[in-house]
Order: sequence, then C-alpha cells, then structure tokens
Amino acid sequence: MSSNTPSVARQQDEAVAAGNVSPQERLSIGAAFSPLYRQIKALILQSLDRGEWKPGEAIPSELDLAARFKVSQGTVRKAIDELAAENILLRRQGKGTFVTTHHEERVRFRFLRLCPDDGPQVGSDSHYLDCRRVRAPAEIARLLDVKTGDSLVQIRRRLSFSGKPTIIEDIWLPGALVKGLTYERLSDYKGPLYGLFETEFGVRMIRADEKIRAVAAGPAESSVLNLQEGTPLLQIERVSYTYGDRPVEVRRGHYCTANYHYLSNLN
Amino acid sequence: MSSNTPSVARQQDEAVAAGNVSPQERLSIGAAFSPLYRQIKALILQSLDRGEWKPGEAIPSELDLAARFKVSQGTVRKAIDELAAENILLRRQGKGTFVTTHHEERVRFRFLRLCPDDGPQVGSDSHYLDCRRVRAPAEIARLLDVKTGDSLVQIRRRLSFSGKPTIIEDIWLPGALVKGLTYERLSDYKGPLYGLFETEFGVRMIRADEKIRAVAAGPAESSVLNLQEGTPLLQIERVSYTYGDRPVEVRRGHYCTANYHYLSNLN
DNA sequence: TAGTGGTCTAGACCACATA
DNA sequence: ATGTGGTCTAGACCACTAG
Repeated sequence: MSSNTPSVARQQDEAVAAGNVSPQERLSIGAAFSPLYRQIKALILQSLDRGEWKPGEAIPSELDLAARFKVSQGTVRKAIDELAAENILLRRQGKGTFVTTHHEERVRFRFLRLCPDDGPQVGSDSHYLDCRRVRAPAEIARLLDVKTGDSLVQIRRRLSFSGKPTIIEDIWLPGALVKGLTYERLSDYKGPLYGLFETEFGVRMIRADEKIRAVAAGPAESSVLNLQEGTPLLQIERVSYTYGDRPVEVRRGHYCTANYHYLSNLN
Repeated sequence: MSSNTPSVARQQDEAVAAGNVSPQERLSIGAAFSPLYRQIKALILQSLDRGEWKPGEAIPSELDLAARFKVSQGTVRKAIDELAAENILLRRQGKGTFVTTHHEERVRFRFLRLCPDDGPQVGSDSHYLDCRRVRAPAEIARLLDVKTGDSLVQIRRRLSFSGKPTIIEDIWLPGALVKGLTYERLSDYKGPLYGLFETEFGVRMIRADEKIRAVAAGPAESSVLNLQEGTPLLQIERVSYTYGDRPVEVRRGHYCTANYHYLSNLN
C-alpha cells in the first residue's frame, strides 16, 4: 500500500485498544460517530476531488479498494452505493465503476429540467452573448462565499430549442477557478457548459439548488427572447456546488414557458 | 407461517430444480430477472397497499419479516433500504421501521416546495372555497387514467402564509376514492390535505410530478389572491401517485412568488 | 435487560462484459 | 477464461430505545 493512501482505523478498536476512552466516552467527548463505510466514502471523495480519477474514467475495482483501505468488499460497496446514489459515480455491471461526466447524452438533462409540452426531449443550442471579468456584486459574492469585489467571470448566453430562443441566463464563477476562459473559447465549444468546466478547468458540478419565481420580462429578456415586455417568465436562480459543498457557480436565468415546462419530481 | 404470506421462491433454485428450464433459458423465455430483495420489496408494498400496516404504525421487525418470507435478514434489509429511500418507510434505530404518514411536521414540506425568501419556513392556512362532484374533463381524465365524464370530486382552495393569500388551486380526485367527502368535512379539518386522504379514505400519496410554468394572473387568480390581473404567477400542475404508480390526484395551482420561491434540488 | 435497527466481515455464487 | 459488479447468506458485534 502506498504511503499516501492511509488505511482506515476502526474507531472502536483503536479507541478501546488505546485505552484512552471507552465507547461511551467517545460519544460524550463529541467525536461524532461515523461508520467505516462513511470514512471510506470520504476517502474516495478526496481522491476524486484531487483528480486521482477523472470524469469518465473507471475507479479501481471494489476488491482493489478493499485491499487499499484494508476493509472488506462489503464496506467499500456501501460507500460506493451512496456515491452512486448521489450520481457522483456510475456502476456498470461487468465493466467497473466510473466517475460520472457531464459529457454524456444520458446526463444532459440532469441539470436542465425544461421539457417540451409535447414531443420528445430535444437538444439545446447555446449562443454566447458575453464573457468578461467583473467585480463580485454583494449579492453574488454572498452566494459564492467570496468577498464583495472579488474577481468573477460573468457569462451571458441564450439557449434555443429547435431554433426558438427560450432561455437567457447570466452565469458567474470565481475568476480563479476558470483562468483563461474567453469569449472565443466559449463560442467555439460545442456541448454542455459543465462539460467544458470539467475538462478544461477541473471544476466538477455535483449538485445544485434552484429557486424559482414568476416575473415579467424586462427589456433585456424581451429583446433577446423576442418577446413582448411583461410576458411572464420563469426566473431561476441556481447555485451549483462541487465536492465538499463548495459553491462554485451562480446562474440567474429567465425561461420562456410558452411551449416548455419545468419538471420537478417530488418523492 | 400463515397461508396468506407466501414464501418467496428463489427463481434460480426453483427453475433448475424443477428441471424445466436452465438458467440460460430462464432469460431467453423473457422471465425478467428480479433479485430476491425486489420480490420481498414487492410483497411489502402489497401489504402496505392492502392496509396490513397503516401509516404511522411499525411494520414487523427485520428478523420477523425474514422468517415470514424465509430469507435472510440482509435480504429484508435491502428491500427496506429501498422503501426507506423512497420515503415510504421510515427507520428509527432502536425502535423499529414505521410507515410514513403525512401527519408529521417533519414531512409537511415534502410536497409543498414554496419557501419564504427570508425567514424560517412557516405553516400554511387552508381556506376551502368549493367542493363538488363534476364530470371529468378530457384533459384531467387522461392524467388520472379514467374515462372522460367519469365522476370526480373537485376542490378549490386558497392557501395563505402568515395571513397572506399566496396559492389558489383546483384539485381533482376520482369520486370513488373519496366517497363522502364534503365541503363541511374539509372546512372542519385541520392539517394537511394528504393527511385527511390518508386517514379518512385510505388513499396514500407516495410521489408526485409537477410541471411548472409562468403565466399571467386571470380574473379568478387576481380576485382570490388580491392581485392585479396580469401579475406573473407560477402555474403548477401536479399529478400525485399512490402505490403501483397509480395516479389518484391532479392539482392545478397558481402561486404568487412576490415573497416566496419554489425550491428545487438537482442531484 | 431485551429488542430494534446499523455495521462489518467472509465466503459462495450469479450476471454481465471482454478478451 | 477472467474480471467486474450484483446477490444472498450467516454470524458477530455496535448503537439506540424502552421497560
């Protein structure tokens, strides 16, 4: 086993064997109990975060990981089960376990919940309107957990479905995370934006929260989407997170829902 | 073991032992492979569906269920794991596994994703405006998987937060499912509507899909919510499902998002 | 103290993909 | 034929709750 892959100490054994604390004490001193498989999960997440296995690649087999961490295969399985449930890993029977990637038709609509009212799901065309450095407004800075005035990259784009302009959105990211991102680079790129962030900058979106409101189209929205001012639009504010729940992107979009709807599943 | 709780046959053993088909054939004849724990899950769902264990009650312990179905505890565990992940069952360490119920503060906002822009989540007050029998319009009938013209119950209500009218919605259910539901019964009832359906009519909502649009307030919305006509509102169409993915309720609501937003989590 | 769910292990075998 | 993930079992022990 290499020195940078620490074996996992069983808390119980270690604590009790060391004679320092009893199982009871372990709880009372505030050391949060965390089962072995969660520690394994955390270690796997660390490896993903530092890029040991890249999106699209396979991670080591369960038996390999079990040997590496000195636990049983079942414990590794349970750790991977949770990561797969969170769409961070993807299991493929007979082939291996893979790091999910935003370069996949299959996953294109995981973060884009707009569906046509009738007919099948259809791809979107991005048209980039702007890309520049800005100083973080207080409101955006708070969401990104950076200081007001810090350097951000701001992108404005228009999304069309079947040729019809449907979404206009502004996107902000910390400038340090996407150094070298230019308007040309965006315009030349084909595919999902999160795919570009992933491969070009090593920034991987894991999950996002969206706040949805109904608003009236203003001048910007009406001209870009070719609508009358005052047309009701969905305003969607998204905060996207990478590993460790670190916020790395804010979007504010306006969606025309004349022929499309936002789909939400309640479980 | 009682006669109405069949033991689960291991497909492999049964088929091979019977000498009819080989494991290879089993697949080719189209008998879909389903692991044991999914068969157990289906049996538990059947018991829930026919009311053997009611919302709020505990189901038998894992060891009891294992004995009943003649499988190992681990297999029962995996079946229950999935049901717990779907919010159908709720595990409480040391106490047992319980059937989830809509009578719980904890679960009040599982199906109501409207949050105040600032401040803590707050309860809602229902004011019932109407409750009557109607013939199913084609559009609603299709969603409920019944025939156009079938008898439905239609409910109209207004929801207020902190005294401010915020939501108006129409609700349709198959009349046969909620026999005896009257306006008085609704008005006297305190608590979530799904709680009433659950305890009074044995209709339990398991999950729901919502389609969201932005629309302009019409006459009905503006008068009930005390808004100007044309104010942008969220229009939310919900279809709720009970066991076996049977649709049992359609809602069409209009939400004022001046001080609230709809929260959606993308994973 | 007894009963419940939660964790961890070891081993056997099945299903699937690939060479 | 080999290696991967998927299922199932049996047993030991831990964590939590309640009588």
